[in-house]
Amino acid sequence: LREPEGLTAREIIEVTLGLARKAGFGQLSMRQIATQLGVTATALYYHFRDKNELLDQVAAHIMASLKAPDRALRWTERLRQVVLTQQRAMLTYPGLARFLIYHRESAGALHWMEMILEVLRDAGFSDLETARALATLSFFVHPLTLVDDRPHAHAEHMYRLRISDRRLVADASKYPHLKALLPALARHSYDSYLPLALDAVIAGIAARHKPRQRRTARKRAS
Amino acid sequence: LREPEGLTAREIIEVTLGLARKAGFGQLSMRQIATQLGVTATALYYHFRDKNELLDQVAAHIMASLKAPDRALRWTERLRQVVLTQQRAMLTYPGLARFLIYHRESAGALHWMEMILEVLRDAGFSDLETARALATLSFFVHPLTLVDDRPHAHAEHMYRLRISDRRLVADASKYPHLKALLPALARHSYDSYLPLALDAVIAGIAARHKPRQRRTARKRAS
DNA sequence: ACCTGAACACCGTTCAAGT
DNA sequence: ACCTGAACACCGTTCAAGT
Repeated sequence: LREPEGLTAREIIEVTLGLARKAGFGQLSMRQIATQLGVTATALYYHFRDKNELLDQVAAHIMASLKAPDRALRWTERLRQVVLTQQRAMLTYPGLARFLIYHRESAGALHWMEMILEVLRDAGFSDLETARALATLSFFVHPLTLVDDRPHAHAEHMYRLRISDRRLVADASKYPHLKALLPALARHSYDSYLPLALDAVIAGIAARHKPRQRRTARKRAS
Repeated sequence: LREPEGLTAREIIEVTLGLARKAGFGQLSMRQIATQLGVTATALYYHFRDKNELLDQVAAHIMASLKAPDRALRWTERLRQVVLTQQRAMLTYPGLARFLIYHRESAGALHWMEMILEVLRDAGFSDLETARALATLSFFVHPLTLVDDRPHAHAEHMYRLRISDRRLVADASKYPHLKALLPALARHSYDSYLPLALDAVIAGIAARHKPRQRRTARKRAS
């Protein structure tokens, strides 16, 4: 659509998105991105102040592309879908979660929070309740989303360990419980535990805050 | 105790520990560590295969130094103390949590799991129950422990935002909920929310698994 | 055995210079 | 206006050489 000559910020972001999906946010280098674009690394500095500004916009682009779930859904289900959608994006772009936590003032991080806040406030949470619920959710992090150097298999195990692992065999006496649990631990992946853990967190939020919804309203002085 | 000449692995680890506490795991460089020791960067490679092996041992040293809580405590309280102790260590050494998640097969990561598993199994959890509880806890991550370039204030806010933040002012229409919530959000720190969120997670584990303890045992076919 | 020094292949970034 | 090329101050790591 554009003339083939003339590097645009949009092009740079698009190429960076592709590289981020393949290699992870943490592995991106200005020289690598520039090479992919057939240009010199320093050329990028004409379009972006520094690497940070480029990644900021890439992250914002990803977060803005996430579609919000149906507003007609019950708030618990709506919240569940929002968080799962976000987690999926962060697994697709390794290191994105880490970047957003690192740059909590970035547009991407703001959008991240805004998506969650919208659900909570639509559900009738008070400001205090909303702050608490957001805080609780902020401790809910998929560990794999923080490993920023490779795409993650859909069913990656919590442990890279095998029973034959040399360190575990050598130091078995130091990790008796771990050794005993290895078969049980090896049976499942993060994927299978994620919704389970998320449901527990959301149930906890629902139990604590009791916004106006279902059940008869309890007396609320305020 | 040792002759002043002669670099030892122990010395290297000790100095690295100090630097990690001040600057964070992610900011360590071999040249920097060597300089601190009055030695060349390449000298370190005589004592450690590579940077990774050095950090592995530093991380293991930290995790091994954590003292386990009283075994006589109720398992919920014991679990609470274990997790809080671990979180404290990871806030003291910025980037340690990230390193352990990244190197899930390291001695430090194994010890991390072992500490939790010990509590769960002592409490009478079955293998399946233990695996589920560990998985649930593995999604409980203090976000600040993942920012690896500086020590963290004891009461750091979830948001670096201020109401006057230029981005938030400029794009206020994009973040209506966030803008409305800023005063409520600014009122508390991660520190104040951590135990609250942890208690919710532990309560969730307790509700789901019901190990032999308190309350009359429910019928358990198996 | 233990350490140095030079070197290699990388980084992010600055800046004068080209067109 | 837009990009290049050289340069700077960094990385982790290898390897021959010194003692």
